[in-house]
Amino acid sequence: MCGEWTSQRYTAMSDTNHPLLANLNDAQREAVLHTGSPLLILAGAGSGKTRVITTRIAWALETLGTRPQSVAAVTFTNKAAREMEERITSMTDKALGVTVRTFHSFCALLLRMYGSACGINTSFLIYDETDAMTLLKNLLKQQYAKNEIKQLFEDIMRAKDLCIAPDGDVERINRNPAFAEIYRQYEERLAATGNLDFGDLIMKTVFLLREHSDVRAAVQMRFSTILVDEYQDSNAAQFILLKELYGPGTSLSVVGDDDQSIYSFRGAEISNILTFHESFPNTRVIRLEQNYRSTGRILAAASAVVSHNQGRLGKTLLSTRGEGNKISLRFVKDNETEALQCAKLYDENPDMETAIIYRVNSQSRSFEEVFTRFSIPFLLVGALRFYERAEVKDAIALLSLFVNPKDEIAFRRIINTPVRGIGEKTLASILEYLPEAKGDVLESLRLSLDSLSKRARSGAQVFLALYQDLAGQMDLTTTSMFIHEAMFKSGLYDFYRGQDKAEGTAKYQNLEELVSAAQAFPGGKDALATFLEGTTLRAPEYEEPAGKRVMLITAHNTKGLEFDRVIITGCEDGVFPMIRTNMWEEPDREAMEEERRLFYVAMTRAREQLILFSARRRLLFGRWSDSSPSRFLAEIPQETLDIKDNTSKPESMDTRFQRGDRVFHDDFGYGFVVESSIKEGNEAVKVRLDSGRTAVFIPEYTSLMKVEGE
DNA sequence: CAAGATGTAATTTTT
DNA sequence: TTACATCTTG
Repeated sequence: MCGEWTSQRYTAMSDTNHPLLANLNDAQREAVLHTGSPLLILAGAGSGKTRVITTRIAWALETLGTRPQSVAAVTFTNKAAREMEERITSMTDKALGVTVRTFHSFCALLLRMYGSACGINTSFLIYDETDAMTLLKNLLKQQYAKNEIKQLFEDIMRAKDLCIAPDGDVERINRNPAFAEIYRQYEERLAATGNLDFGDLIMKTVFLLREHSDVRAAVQMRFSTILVDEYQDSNAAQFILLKELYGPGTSLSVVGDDDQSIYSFRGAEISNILTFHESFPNTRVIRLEQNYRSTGRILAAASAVVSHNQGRLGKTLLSTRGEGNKISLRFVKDNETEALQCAKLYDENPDMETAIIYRVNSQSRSFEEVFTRFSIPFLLVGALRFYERAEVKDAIALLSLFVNPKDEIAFRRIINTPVRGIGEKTLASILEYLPEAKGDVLESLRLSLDSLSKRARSGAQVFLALYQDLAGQMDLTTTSMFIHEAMFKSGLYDFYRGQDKAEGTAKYQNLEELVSAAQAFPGGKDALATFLEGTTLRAPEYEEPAGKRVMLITAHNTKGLEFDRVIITGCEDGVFPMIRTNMWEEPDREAMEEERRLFYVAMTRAREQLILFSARRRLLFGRWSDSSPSRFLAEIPQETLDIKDNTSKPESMDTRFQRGDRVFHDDFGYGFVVESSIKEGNEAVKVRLDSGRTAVFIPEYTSLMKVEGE
């Protein structure tokens, strides 16, 4: 499968002494210098792919006379975009004006520039998945059950990933004849709000370029140098987009690694990279197989695992770094022990840069708990995203109405938060005036006033007054001040401050954080719109782990990152690989291969040390469930492993609790330990509670905690 | 209409 | 276990 793509001989090069080319290996240099035809860089993990792509841009700007305005570098994640921009800027002072964006935000840019040609309201806001789902729910909740709606929603999203409009080949996705109609209605409703969903950003851009040759020509002229990072994660729509962007004078280069394709659930198609050379004739393929990141053992283990996949080009990564230590594989009895051992690893070597990687966000909990208990500094990456928190979404909904008064979803969300006596019934009767109000929700509210009950009417009037008041201020102040005023006058500040202490404060602080997030924005409607686009399309930046914070992160989120020490947790079948619980479905080879690639990504993040944890049982939904070791563990060559099994030997004599210990139990409160012994492999602690009662606890199953010096 | 009570479903992964 | 949805009561 890989024979046709053997590395081509590298021919005479221009000035290899140029500082930009210094320290590049032959293949990297070749990739930087290639011109004239599409370029596919197949870059293995840790092979310096970002370095190559950024150097390529810097080289073009410095020596080929490429104008920065003509360069578009497209990535998949904000993190990657941010990093790329930084690196280009540090390489050349000619970088000002280069466009570095995610696919989605690049398309948003194009649609705002040229969208009016195809009737798109160019001051659209972007609905995230929740908003879009709400829209569909409102449309279907009478006729469909919740999980049916969910399925239909996924199908609509998938249609957009495939760039299929309602009048297109929708049978490919859902053969139910009702589907096309539902999809059409959804699009109609969405269009009525004047907003776009994630999928639209790509799909509508494709349609724009496809149907308006003048726009296409202008865009091709404008962005004549296009680079795509993480190309293996592109979906069908993004591939079609590239084809549309690719004109006679376009310099197109893409970088990717088929072994690191981990987004097929979002429509990513590995075939995009596997067949790139067929789609873009005369493609030059360059392979980067020299790994500069990981030790030999880590690389050998990761390569061995991923070699079990069938659908891949195949490559050999060469280590430049010597063997290194063996990979440590530790079996532990449960997820809490796993977390405790991670804490211990930290204590042994607190200065080593460390990431704790897990498959699903919910796994982070035990680490958060244990690390907090032991005062270990950690950074939790992307668990519940800032802009998806309820209070922040409320705030954003309110603000959205000032940019787009047709935003029905935002209106529904904020009209009765804080409570204004407008419930579901009232809301429905207000929205009946929507057609008459030409979609403007505030106008519709105004028109409905006379028909409302007294209580609802006064609430509505308060809201209208608030809106007018704030709208009058919009151009007079900065975005940040405007948001502050809006939070204050709408009562959102008080509403969230008033809630029960701890959580209320956190929510209030999040609102304040939103205010400071807008700091750099001047003021007025356009600035607010730009700020709001950022809230859906851009994750807020977290400070880099200043110093020695352990990073808690999902495997997906680690893409493009590297750490001295990597700890992969939950190496159990069902967890990693994650296996869908549908017993009746046949085991899905492709899904399993994607899990394996994800595991490969996680493994190859490690520079020095790789540690794998596999727990015998794990607390899921508040129930203990037994698990068996991940099948991927068996694919790692034995000679690279150092296995510690702490589960078979009884943790015998050393009981955690001793007579006289002060303890606390979640349900029963404080008490003193009377005695502690091992019974049937578990520690049994007899406690005399302060209430006077005596009870025996198995700390294994209950939350008995030692309380220090009281 | 709001607040409290009760019931139930849920865990992939991200723009 | 928790979060969220739906039902019940004031």
